[in-house]
Amino acid sequence: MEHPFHFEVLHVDRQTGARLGKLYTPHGVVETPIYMPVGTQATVKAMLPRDLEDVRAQIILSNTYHLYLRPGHELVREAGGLHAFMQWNRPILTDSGGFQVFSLAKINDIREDGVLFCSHLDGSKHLFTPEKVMEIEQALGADIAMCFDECAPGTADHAYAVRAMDRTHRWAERCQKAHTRPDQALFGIVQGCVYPDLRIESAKTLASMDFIGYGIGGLSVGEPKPVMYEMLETIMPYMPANKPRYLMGVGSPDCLLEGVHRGVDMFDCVLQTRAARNGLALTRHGRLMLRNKTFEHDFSPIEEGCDCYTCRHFSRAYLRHLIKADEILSAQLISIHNLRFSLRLMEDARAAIARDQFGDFSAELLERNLF
RNA sequence: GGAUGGGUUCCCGAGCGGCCAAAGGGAGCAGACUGUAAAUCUGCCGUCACAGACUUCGAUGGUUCGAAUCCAUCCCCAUCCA
Repeated sequence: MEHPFHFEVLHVDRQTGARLGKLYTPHGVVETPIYMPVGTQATVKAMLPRDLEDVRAQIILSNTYHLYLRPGHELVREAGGLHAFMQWNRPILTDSGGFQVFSLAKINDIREDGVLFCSHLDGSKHLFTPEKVMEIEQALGADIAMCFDECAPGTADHAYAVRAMDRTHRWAERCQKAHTRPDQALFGIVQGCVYPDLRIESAKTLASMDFIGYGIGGLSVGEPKPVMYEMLETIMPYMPANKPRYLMGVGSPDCLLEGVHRGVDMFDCVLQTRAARNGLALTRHGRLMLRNKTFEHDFSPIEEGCDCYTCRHFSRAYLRHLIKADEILSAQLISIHNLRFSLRLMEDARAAIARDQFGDFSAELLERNLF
């Protein structure tokens, strides 16, 4: 039987390292480069599955840590898996919870075995080991599962970064061993903080383990953007060319372009939906604080020419009114726009790569420097 | 006509001799947001020539070194009694 996962690079932009590809999963094909909306708690906030289809989302993210604590992975399994539970029949990727465990939960102990932490919900103690996380992710049943990694803080010194990286590698091996679901792909995660030598070592080590795809973690955690770009450039020569590369937690429109430029295939970011809930719209002419007074009498759409439902029907003045009146519709409408904006940016990026003009495409947008 | 309680900066509402340009909300204005504890958080919010000065707490007059705070009169408002 043919392997349910297959990634093919269709074309590499002649101007840059941008790749056009296709990732085949049990729930459909994902055209890359792609931006993945984030639905941490089995819902992309303020978006119906119908809305996600409308903005042409191809794959969405969900979160192991959050779903394990609530409602519990066993319940999701009982529901028939994440796809059935949340009524999303296209690809899903679950983050392992590594990020949450290290950034949010009160950590009691990081040890070789795993991480002992306290739930942010009720303070109860839990142990995440690679094996436990694999059990959870397999119960959730996403198309792609991420390895349980140690996401070291951006301020970590070299010695700490080495320890975290080595542990992440050992955990990756254990994840691989514990992962048995054939209809689910497991991605390894490259770590190494902001240290080029570690990033290279991490990329090499994971590459040798032959994962179906690779996450690039521990970036966009406070370090300057140029550092992140440098890290990408550093590791790319060591990343398997025939495997998808996923830059975790990134990003803003400019970071998406910079990432694609350097050969990243997949991205996820909460900015689009979180910003939307706070009244911020993303456009190719910069960010729009729709709450601001300047839009009071502005009856034009968020972005002229945008094909999203919101831009086809509503004005900035109306959205400003909804925001000021605290109406939840503002969150829905702006989320629709921000997601469609980001997905369309990637659609256009793919088209530009196909024409071997991604460099020009990206440079022109970045020149505006308004993201 | 009588009794009582009130009138505070855009609104509500604390303050009841100095530490008060005046707590706290709200509204308003602006900013932040990158593997989502975020429909959240932060700042500003009397005026100006702005490390200082000036004008505010119904009105006017007074007491006091000093008043939004005490006294007098007046004007409004609310409730109750006639």
